[in-house]
Amino acid sequence: MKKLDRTFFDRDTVTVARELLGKCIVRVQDGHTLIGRITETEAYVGPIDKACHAYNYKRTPRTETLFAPPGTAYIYFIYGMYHCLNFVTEAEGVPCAVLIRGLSPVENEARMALNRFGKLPAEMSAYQRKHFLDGPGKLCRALALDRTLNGTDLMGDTLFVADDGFLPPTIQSGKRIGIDYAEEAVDFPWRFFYDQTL
DNA sequence: CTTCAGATGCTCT
DNA sequence: GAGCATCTGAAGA
Repeated sequence: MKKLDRTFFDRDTVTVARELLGKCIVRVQDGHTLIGRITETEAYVGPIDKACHAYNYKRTPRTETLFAPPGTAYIYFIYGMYHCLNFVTEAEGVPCAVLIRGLSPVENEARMALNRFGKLPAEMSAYQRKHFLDGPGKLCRALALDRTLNGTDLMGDTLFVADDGFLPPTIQSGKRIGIDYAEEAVDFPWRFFYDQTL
């Protein structure tokens, strides 16, 4: 397990989104290490992308984190009850990020299940197991991520990304989800994923 | 498998 | 006040 350094994030956002597939998110919660492998991402490119919160360098209290150095966690609150996890990319001051949309459990699935359902994995329904971490709000619950961790430096030890040598199968791409308001940007093929059953 | 409504509160205009 | 980078459970096909 090798922690990704800042230079990994200090690159073209779409490239980073693609290359994050298969990498591991490591989250240390109260001394417990939770690990999930990234299965789905989306790129958000502030300078040109109407789907991005910081489109055209729009600076507000919420988007402030997007202007932070690459390798910073951008975690925001949405729909009154969920959180979304992103990693800031590109040079400091260029507001871009990669949204993490899906994971598969690697380590400490038990604690993730407790965080999400208050139950152990063995007590989960078949439906819950099949859709365990396949959404941005779901994985934040499982990893106990909320706004208090917004702005966390991924070079630290509470939340970071690591490479364990896993190579994902064929990578697919498509339109991003839930951004119907974004005019021409709705069609940008900036969602990346791979089939976990392969 | 599909659609559908409801939850719930922050953020920006 | 309107909208939101979502999820869940219920109901129907």
